[in-house]
Amino acid sequence: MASAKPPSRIQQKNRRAILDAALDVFSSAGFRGATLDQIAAAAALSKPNLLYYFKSKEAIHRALLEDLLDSWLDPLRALDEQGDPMQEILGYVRRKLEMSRDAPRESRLFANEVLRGAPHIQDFLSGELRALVDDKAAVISKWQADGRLAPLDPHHLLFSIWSMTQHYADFEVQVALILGPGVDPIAGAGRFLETLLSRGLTRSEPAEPDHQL
Amino acid sequence: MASAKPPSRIQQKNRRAILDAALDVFSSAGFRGATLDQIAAAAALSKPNLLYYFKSKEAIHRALLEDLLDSWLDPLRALDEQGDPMQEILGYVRRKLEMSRDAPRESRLFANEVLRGAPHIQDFLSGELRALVDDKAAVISKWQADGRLAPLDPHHLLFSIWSMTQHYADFEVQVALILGPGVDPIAGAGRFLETLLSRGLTRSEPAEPDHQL
DNA sequence: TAGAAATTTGACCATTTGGTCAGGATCAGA
DNA sequence: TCTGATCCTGACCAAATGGTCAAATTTCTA
Repeated sequence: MASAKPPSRIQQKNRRAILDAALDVFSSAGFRGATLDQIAAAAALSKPNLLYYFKSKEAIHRALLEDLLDSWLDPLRALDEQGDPMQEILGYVRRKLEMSRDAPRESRLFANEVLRGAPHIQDFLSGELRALVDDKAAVISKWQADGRLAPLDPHHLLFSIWSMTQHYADFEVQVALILGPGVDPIAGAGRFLETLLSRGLTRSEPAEPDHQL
Repeated sequence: MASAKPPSRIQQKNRRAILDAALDVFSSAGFRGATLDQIAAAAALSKPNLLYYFKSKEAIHRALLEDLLDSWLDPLRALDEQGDPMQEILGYVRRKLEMSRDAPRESRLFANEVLRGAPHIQDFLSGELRALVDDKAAVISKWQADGRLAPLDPHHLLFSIWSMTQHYADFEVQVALILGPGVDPIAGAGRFLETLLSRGLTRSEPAEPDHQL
């Protein structure tokens, strides 16, 4: 069942080029808006040659999405029940924000997909993602029950983190036009989010004046 | 220059039907993904008849976007410098959230457009929107300087409000799949956002114990 | 209710687009 | 360097799609 042969040098180079080009095109034009010609041009290959490496437009898109989903959950997986609640959540926010900075195209690919009603990733959303979310929501609930975090619906907390961080990738153009040139949106966002969330998540009456730093 | 005649009854009914159908289709398929046939079918009209009312696919899309932009800024415009800072901001959040509940298709249309790089609304973003944002950001800054609100970058505060509220429209499918059936996402979001933001925006040391309610 | 104006339609067209295919070029290993 | 496998291309195709148009039908108004 496993692929019989290891991919050749050329195979590897061209598949990589195609996926990179396709990520460009799909993320900025959507599945339907992207054309094989555009992808081929961006990958510096002929269209028939594209289809030598991938059976169809669908197949390219699927490969891209699979690659993405593979790593999409990593930042949340890293949220550690054993760690300090506030640091864990702020760390998660930081990782998500870094993802928006380093992989904005992937974020837009995902946004495109969900906007369309998630036709290709419904199973992922209601399966893997939901399970992980429920799991981590339980962790957060526990932290709250232990009085280590302000009580706030954990699911909505996760939604808010997703939306606030992904916003800088998905709405990059809008953010740039509003902040103007010469401003680093992500840096500002990092400071803003840390402040907002550390305030929002701190219990009102500090149970114990433990660690101030 | 003004349109010579008032639109006839049929004119009015069909244009409305077309725009409504087109909003459905464009918002869930994107501009490129939408076809005139789909829109025509959804509007219960023939394709040539569509084009009797609108010169082109572009024209339908443009009309839709213009209608939307017209009201898109209303919630922020209503933010009143004279009001109570916290109440004004929470009121803005509430209005944006209501918009996500009552007009999710419009939100997705907008999201689609910005995701694509805002090809049709760049002027709007860098003009009207930016001006309004800068204006309201100044109001918020003033509130903060007066010690009536915690110091938090006003631009990023607005971004975070946009993203957190619009998320419930743009990522509706994902939210629904995670929360499961029988849960009202918007209601929960309202409670969550009010709590998070009222905590996050309250000054650390209450300057004066004025109005508790 | 006759006739003009507005509305609707079927048939049609040009272009774009995803995809195929036979054959040619290139590469790797013996 | 020979040969089989891999890689690549030009030419082509069918379907989808945005759009046109002349003619038919319906609606409005005098």
